[in-house]
Amino acid sequence: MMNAKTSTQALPGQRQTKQRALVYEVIRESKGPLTVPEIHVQVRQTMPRTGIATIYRTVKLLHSSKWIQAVTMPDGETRYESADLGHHHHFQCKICGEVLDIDHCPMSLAPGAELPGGYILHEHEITMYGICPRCR
Amino acid sequence: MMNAKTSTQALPGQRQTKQRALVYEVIRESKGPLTVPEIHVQVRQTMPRTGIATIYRTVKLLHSSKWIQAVTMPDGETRYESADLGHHHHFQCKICGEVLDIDHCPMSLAPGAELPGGYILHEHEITMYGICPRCR
DNA sequence: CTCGAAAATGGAAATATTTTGCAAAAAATT
DNA sequence: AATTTTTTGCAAAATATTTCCATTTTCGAG
Repeated sequence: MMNAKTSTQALPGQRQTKQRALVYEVIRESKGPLTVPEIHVQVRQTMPRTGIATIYRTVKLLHSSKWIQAVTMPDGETRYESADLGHHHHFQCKICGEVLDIDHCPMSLAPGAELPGGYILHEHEITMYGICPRCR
Repeated sequence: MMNAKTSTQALPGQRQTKQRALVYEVIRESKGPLTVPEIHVQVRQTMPRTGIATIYRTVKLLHSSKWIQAVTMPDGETRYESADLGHHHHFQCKICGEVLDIDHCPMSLAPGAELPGGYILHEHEITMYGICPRCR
């Protein structure tokens, strides 16, 4: 199944480059949101001369063009993931630090619910912490 | 009404200093969570020679001693607020941007639960977004 | 297909933020 | 008040991100 943003489509910006296509591909194929250094490591496995500045520039471009979205972790770390994912949450392993997507939503309140004090709920984000199978 | 962490009580760490007492007082008396530079500005109004390193060190000490807690804003900014609250979550108004504590926990999974993939849940943090009564 | 203009890249330098080293000052102990 | 130990202020170092610029790459015109 193809949608409007497969890697064969034009990337945002003036020129289509191998670095931009690869940055977007790495983010798309990740099991969870990635930091800029993590993207850099993966991109260099294919294009070893890629500089960190290119990752920063490309991530900013993809983000401002809505191809990817930023996820700020509660510890302040910024991670990026594809913008066309469905509703999901994040789990971070307290030992290895890896972050991955959790499709199951453990939220007991529905959108539109009224919280004590008269607050109307629209969206929510949940970050879970624990131990991944590899670290057990 | 006095609780265990009024400014007359001992502060965490080895020595009780004027700088530490003042940092904690500034955070306690703020109407909202503060950044390190904001705390620095306020502390220097009383103790002008206070260095930014002392604010970073003191905030880290107060935080690791659980006297204050960190709140990461959606843009990645880290702010600190007094921490004499129990388990709670955060609600941010999408119109005015105000962030406030929500005592009700809408989490349907208990600590120790196993998520699909073999991940063991320990803690969680929930940020809710919606509209506050004032903005309706 | 080749050329040339414009944009992107890599690497380094510049910025910005947070942490650390250390001599002097302050706090607790005697 | 003297001694010991911790903390502070300042500067330097470590980190993280952005900008600069010469070279390389993209891509459209011919």
